[in-house]
Amino acid sequence: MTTPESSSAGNFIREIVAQDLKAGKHGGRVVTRFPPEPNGYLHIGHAKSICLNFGIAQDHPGGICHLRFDDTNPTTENMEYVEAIQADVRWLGFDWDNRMFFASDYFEPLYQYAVQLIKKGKAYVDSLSADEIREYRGTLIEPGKDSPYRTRSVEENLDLFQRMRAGEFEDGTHVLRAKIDMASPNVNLRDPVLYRIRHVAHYRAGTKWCIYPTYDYAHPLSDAIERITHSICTLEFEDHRPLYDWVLDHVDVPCHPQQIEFARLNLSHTVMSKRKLLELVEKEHVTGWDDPRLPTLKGLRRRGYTPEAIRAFCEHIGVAKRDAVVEMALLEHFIREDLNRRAPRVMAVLQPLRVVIDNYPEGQVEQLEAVNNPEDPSMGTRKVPFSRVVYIEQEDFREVPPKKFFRLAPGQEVRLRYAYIIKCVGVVKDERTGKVVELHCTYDPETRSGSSQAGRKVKGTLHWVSAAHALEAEARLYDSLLMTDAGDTEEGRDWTTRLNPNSLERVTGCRVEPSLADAKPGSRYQFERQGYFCVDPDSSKDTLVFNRTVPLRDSWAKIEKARQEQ
RNA sequence: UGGGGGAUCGUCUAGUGGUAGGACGUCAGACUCUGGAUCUGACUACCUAGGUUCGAAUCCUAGUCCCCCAGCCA
Repeated sequence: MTTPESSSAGNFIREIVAQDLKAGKHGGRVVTRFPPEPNGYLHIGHAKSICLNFGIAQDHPGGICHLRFDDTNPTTENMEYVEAIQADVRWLGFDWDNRMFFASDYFEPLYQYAVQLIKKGKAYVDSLSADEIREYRGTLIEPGKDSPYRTRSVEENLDLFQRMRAGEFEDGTHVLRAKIDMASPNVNLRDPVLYRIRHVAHYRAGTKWCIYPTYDYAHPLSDAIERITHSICTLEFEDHRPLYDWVLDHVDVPCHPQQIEFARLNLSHTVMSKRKLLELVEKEHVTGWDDPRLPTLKGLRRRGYTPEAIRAFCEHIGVAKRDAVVEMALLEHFIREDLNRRAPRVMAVLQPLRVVIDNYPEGQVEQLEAVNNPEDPSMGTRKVPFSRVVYIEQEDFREVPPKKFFRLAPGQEVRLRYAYIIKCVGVVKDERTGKVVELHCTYDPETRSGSSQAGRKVKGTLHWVSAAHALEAEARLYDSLLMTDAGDTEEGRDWTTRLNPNSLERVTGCRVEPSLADAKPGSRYQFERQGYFCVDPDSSKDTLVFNRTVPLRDSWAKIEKARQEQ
């Protein structure tokens, strides 16, 4: 039945769906929907919802999931977002087939339902100002009071509402409200606004309308029109459920979908709210919506995340009703797991230190065989050139090596990956700064990889590139966006003070092996011993640009850190 | 002092009256031509106090703490 992979996928919502199905509640149908508002880009929190909604549909034979744009507010929405959202959902790996809908396509039936409500005496045109409506609403602990317009006749309401539609009134002069209960302890039931006047063009409906329905009114009806069975949303809509049900109970709709709420995703060390993401972009704390530091789908994609990793993450975090902050380390685990299996290995030196192998013949070049992925032999091997001068990583040499430093130091031996064992016999320093600028080593010709003496043990193996053959590259190393783990909702002090000033480190002058010459934007590699990297769209033939998706786990770094903290 | 929700390892999550389990993480070790991967072991939890019961994370009572709601946003 359930594979080990999917056994963790059970959750209370899937249980409800399964039980409803068993009870024949919706005639055996399972229809969910993902209902973004096209006023921003999707982030990994949306991915959780997408995986849930599309996932539930996929779980059941005949189950379907709609993509519906909740575009009832013409002042913030546009076509660019519609297209970007579609691209992101597709990239994530989900297909809505021909089931793409727009709330704006329902404006006419929505209007007719409103007329129904008015005729039943369940809605009225209010002519209070926005401020007055707020005052009349009361507070959380005091009941509201009825608007003086609440008792208008059905005829007058019908007339006024029709004239609202016809454009006879200015913005803000009238609204259509549900007639429920101004004294309800649930403020959402204190005669909520159903329609407001906005003399602005809608990006799809054009100037056909100057009244627009609110979310609370449009959403349940859109669900009903599409015959959604399970309308899954986040916790903050829990208080709205009585209103959702009220709307459907008072008009003549074909069905009554069930609203179910779950806790939205929070991720440590980053922000997820539209407001904060927008602020980061607008104040240029990041370069754009696809900045690889952002948890947007565009950002994660550019960073090198795979859809598979994001989906696996979404399956494993679970779905529940309690507020939670998932550690970024968990997301990183899933991208490492995915890329470990799939990413070809390659050698790249981020901060080069020149090494001259004194006893290696000048002008000689050997093509050494390197494994593309030890996890997957079918990925084959490649040749890497080796010559007398190579670069190694600056941090792989210490003039005074600390305990357990299994790398290069004066008099010490290490293996160069896929090549020879070398020994450090000389250190050249800059006279003024004292900085180590070059190493002299000797190599043992008997120790070439695969040869008879190759089995000789040394404690460390270093990655390297041949100086004469290396390509130049830039590496963009990312760290978490926020320094603390204070979550996404902290009040008071300006949250941007928690931004990590070192969230991006650009390293230029990197040297990478020549096999990377034709690396295409978007392709992912493991730079051995360092991390997973992805070719950035900024990359060109002249300068390769790599984004570090995530570093490899680094037990040496841990040892050093622990030592420092002592 | 209104209404609606929620509290289980550091984190996320299972459990639905019968041995509190998994994953991430952390620590220790094995292995390794990536200090990666892999493998082994260890680690730590039922918000509190009562009650019901042979037996309670689960049921009852009373507390405590946290989240959401007063847009003509969604």
